[in-house]
Amino acid sequence: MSNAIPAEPRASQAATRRQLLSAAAGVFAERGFRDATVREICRKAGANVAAISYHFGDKEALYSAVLRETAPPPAGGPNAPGNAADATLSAEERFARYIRNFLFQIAEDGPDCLHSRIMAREMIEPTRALDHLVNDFIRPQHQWFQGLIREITGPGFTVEEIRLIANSAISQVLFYKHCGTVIERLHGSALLTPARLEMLADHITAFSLAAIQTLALQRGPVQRTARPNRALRPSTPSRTRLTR
Amino acid sequence: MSNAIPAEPRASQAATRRQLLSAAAGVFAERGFRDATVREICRKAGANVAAISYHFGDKEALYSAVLRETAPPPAGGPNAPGNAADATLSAEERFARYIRNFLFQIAEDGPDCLHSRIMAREMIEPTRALDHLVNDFIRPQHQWFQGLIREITGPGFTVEEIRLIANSAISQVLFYKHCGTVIERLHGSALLTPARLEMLADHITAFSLAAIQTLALQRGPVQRTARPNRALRPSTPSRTRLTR
Amino acid sequence: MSNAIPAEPRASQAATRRQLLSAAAGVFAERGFRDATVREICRKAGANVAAISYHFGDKEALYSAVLRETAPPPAGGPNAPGNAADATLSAEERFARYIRNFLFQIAEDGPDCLHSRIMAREMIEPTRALDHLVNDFIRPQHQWFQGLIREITGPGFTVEEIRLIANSAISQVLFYKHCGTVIERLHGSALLTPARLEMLADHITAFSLAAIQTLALQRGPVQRTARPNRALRPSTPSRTRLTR
Amino acid sequence: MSNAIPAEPRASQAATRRQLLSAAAGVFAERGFRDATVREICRKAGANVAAISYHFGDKEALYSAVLRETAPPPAGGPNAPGNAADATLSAEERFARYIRNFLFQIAEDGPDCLHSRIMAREMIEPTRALDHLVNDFIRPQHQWFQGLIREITGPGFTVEEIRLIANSAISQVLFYKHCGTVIERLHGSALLTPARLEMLADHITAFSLAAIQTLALQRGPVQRTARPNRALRPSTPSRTRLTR
DNA sequence: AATGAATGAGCCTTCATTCAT
DNA sequence: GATGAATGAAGGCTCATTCAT
Repeated sequence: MSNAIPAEPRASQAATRRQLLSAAAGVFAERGFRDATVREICRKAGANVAAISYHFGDKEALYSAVLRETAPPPAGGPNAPGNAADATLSAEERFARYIRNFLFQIAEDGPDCLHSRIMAREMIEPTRALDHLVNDFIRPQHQWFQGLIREITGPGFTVEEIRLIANSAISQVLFYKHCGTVIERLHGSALLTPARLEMLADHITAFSLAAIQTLALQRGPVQRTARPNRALRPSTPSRTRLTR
Repeated sequence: MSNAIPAEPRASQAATRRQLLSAAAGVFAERGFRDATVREICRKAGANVAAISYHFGDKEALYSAVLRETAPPPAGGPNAPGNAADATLSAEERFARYIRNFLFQIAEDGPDCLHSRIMAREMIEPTRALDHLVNDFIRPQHQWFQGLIREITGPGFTVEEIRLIANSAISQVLFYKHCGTVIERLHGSALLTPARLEMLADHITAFSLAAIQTLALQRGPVQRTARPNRALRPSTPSRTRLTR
Repeated sequence: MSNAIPAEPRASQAATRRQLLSAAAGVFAERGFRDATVREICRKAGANVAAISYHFGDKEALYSAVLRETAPPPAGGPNAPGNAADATLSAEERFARYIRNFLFQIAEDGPDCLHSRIMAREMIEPTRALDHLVNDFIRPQHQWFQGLIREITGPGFTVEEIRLIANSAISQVLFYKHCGTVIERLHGSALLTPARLEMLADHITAFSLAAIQTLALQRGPVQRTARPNRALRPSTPSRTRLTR
Repeated sequence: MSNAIPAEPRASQAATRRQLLSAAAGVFAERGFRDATVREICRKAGANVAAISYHFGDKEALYSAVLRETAPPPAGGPNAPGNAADATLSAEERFARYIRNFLFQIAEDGPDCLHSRIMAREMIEPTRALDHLVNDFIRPQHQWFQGLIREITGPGFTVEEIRLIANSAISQVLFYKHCGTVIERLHGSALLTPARLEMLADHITAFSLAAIQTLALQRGPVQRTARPNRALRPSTPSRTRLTR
């Protein structure tokens, strides 16, 4: 007699959870953990204020779930953004592609950028969720990237040195994420136009490869003489674009 | 007999203001503008909650005053940290010294680091105070640094290219400020030891000068051939001279 | 066994709101908008301080709701207090009844008097809510009352003159609301006894009708000669009929 | 040797007190006792915040002093505003003059109006100072006015009846003080123009005298037959003004 | 005599959370 | 299972007042 049970609730249970996660990602990215309010998240998710308590427990558990479950989509491979792992490309070309993909992923304001914006906040104001983030996302990528660096440098560099070089390359990309607001004020113009992003990617690639290869030559010129011409002109195609 | 201990309350006028500024710098650096509470600031400053209203107007005005008045001390020159402007040094040496000074200033946990920590927050979560910060502190330093870069590259680079190179160098320093918490978790060890800072400074200098000089050679090899040997080993002299 | 006492919290939804309105009316009437505290209102309503925010938004919205929703009950007709609109009565008798009803409504210390006390405050210290009050409550009554005045005066008076006469009549009633505290001190006795109110109503009616009819006679004696005797003794019939 | 004592302070002592009173009168009139802040009063008086404590004790003592010492200037006599006590005029003429003077005193926004505005507040929200106000200012005026009324009515009225009549007359004036903000909203025009005040004074006088004389005729027509013509046309000159 | 910095209570509001439907 | 009304703790800010100069 009480067949008034709609088929909705069962699907709605998961749907509400998903909408809650999506809305929370946006609000956390925009306001940060502390300044984000559960009411705004629930309003944007079309859910009740008590839904967070029901589905996740409390605000912090929701935040952890956002960091865990709204990871960037696996585009190209388990280790790298884009298809930078393509084996048909040279190490330098994969380096260039990685830098470019990373930069675009960081800069764009699409739904994928939420994760990177939240991570930018975590670096300034770490929460307990940062440990998981580092272990699950950052460390694998960093390991992969260090392997790529070593392909370019060749042997003769310590693990520590490789790490420093990787940091130097990555830092140039993250700079435009972390300091974007300052740079916009410094230059007085929008920074995120696709054309500028291409130019930035070219510069960072050229700058970093120039440094890496020069350091490698200083360290042990012998190993890398196999293809010196190419190594010394990684920025050749980039240069042409820079002139426009 | 009533020669009691005077001169305290008279000095208290400015002293309270100073203690308020100092306490506020710490709390703002630790918690950020929104999450910092005036009660905690006043408690640490040994003052009443109404003292902020009296001396500064409100919380935001106190924040602006902190950014304005707790600026890093002018060490060495009006434009650059340390005595990087020393004219007796080569451009590369001044570059190395600037990087090292900047890195130490950013990394150390003394009272001077509060300013840089607050600025790191401003980049993620800008407030209205950021505009003044950029114009008063960041822009002059950036201009000075770009001039230094041009000394090293020589002519042949556009303003835009110089700016990109300056960003690439600076970003490697800021990386250890913005991503310090992540790097500590990645490497599992403290990052702020003086020995590691020296090593980081050497690496960033070597990496950046290698890139700059290689790009300069590619652009116009003629100008910089005067002292190529020295240019290729920038860290060696820097290390010995800069060790205090 | 779990047939516990329900229906309470369900009703509590509206009940809390109602108690909040009731308590707020009292506190606003007693202290005025600015000096009334939400804490006192909530304490008297048996609710939490946040209840006001939840049900109304903020203190000012609660105040507007009090003015809107605790309006005097429509006793007798949509336009006038009491059944002063009874068509079987002469204009003078309706005038007498209106004055008496108005006076009793204003003077009594029941829950209905809160509205008039708040309005008395609005006249001295207007808030943004006054505009709505004037348009929704005062203007309709004033229009109706002016129509009644014109019935008594007959033609020959301008709209402006009718308005002045209406003001003169109303003002004698409001006087005992606005200056009640002074009058109590002047006469040294309580003012609000029903016997005194009857006497006041009779006096105001007699005084006002005497003035109106005399002015009408001076203006155009012809129209009102129909029943001059009755017009000149308005308080006699009013007294006997209105005594409930 | 220490002849640095200026002659200023002694005069300044009284001057500061006076400026404090003057500024306080304005602020109290505008904001009311509770909403007036000592800081605003001191700022307008050009004095220190502690000056109030020094000269008067506290805020409430200052308020009492304002009510006591900023009484309306004795214009025309100790008992009545204006020269309404002029013995060469008839009672009706003195009545008209009193109404007119009272209305202008109440309506104008000059420094003299402060006292009446504060008193209007006292009626709604009495403070302990009201008792003194009533005894020192209101009661004498009311007594005088009742005597004037009795001159017009002649004998045959009880003290209570005279009081009611006096209230009816006064209330019509106070109405435009207490309900000014409402009337402005009702009529949509400024109320305080001198031309309107003249018209209001004429109306109130005509209305009240018409009522008084009619009531007197009803009570005992014999006594007033001495000068019936004049008594019955007190508004004759007013009428001419009303038509403009 | 007069200053103004310092005080602490109190204001309204917002927040994450919970409980009885 | 899901709602939304209720909770109590802070939050920033303003106030009248006082005390050492």
